[in-house]
Amino acid sequence: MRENSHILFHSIHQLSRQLTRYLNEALEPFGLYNAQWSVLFVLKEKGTLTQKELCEYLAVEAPPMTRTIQRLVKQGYVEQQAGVDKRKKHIQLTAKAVGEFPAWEAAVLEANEKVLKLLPENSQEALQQIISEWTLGLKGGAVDKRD
Amino acid sequence: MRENSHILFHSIHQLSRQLTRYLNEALEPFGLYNAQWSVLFVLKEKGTLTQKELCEYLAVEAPPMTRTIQRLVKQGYVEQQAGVDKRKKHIQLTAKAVGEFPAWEAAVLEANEKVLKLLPENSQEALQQIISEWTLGLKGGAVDKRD
DNA sequence: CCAAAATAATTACCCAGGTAATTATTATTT
DNA sequence: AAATAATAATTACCTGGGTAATTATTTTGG
Repeated sequence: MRENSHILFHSIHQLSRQLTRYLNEALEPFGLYNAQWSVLFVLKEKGTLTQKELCEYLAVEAPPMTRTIQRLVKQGYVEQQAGVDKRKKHIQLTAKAVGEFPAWEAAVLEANEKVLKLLPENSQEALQQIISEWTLGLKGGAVDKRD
Repeated sequence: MRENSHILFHSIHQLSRQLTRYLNEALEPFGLYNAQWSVLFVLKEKGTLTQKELCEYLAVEAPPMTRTIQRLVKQGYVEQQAGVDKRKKHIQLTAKAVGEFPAWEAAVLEANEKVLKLLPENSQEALQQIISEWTLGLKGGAVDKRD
């Protein structure tokens, strides 16, 4: 009965791709990408985190996180320190990254503003709320895979 | 002033990934993937299309579309016919694909239903409308890259 | 009519995310 | 204490999307 679900899901997918594109454009001058920015942003807020914690926070699997972190290490924006538990690697921003962070953030916020201008403020709030609730339900495992 | 834009955009990205994962799960028994399904679905509705038209309809660049179509050809679900204009390739479903389509669609709809259950009906409509308007604005090129 | 511009599709090469299998280390169990 | 199980991260390999450059064909302009 709900054939329009195709359309809704496809719309969400396209919107997500388009937003990613804008973000990458904004980050391009700094040699950064979408996935790297999300890690830098979390580290700025949370301080030191293990890779596992980063994965959980960003809801990304371990392998792509390893790759993203390795790129950030190569660029000198992130440091890895072995913990007492030698399996864990603690990740934190370098001084260089802390120094450049404000410029990155300004560029990202400016790009976000431009895109958000096309969306009335009350729509933004509604959208955020609907998506948060939905994602919460999905994460909570309310979708039964059997049956 | 809108620091929460980070959160909104990230939420959309995660939601999109999660929905893609559910769709891929539903298609897995048929050896199909997300991107393939979107092409099959459009072809079922529209009949024969050129690759260019498929790209425009799905808002995907040409190279990934080439790849997706080549996989569908290999699986015997799609045929390519050179047109009068030899640059263009006309794509259509094979009889095999038409035959199996109902099973695919049933599986996808069932999966969609499960996910949509977590979202009240009025939220679905609101979501669809907000996203459609927004995407339209983005596509319309209202985002100025200069300045 | 022929050279130049435009177009459709492809190739090559990026980034991003996923699963399965592997490795090194730590925790548990017996 | 030694064997087994669990955990964090990595490696290998897949799909999916993007840009830049290339190829083949068709249109356009001089």
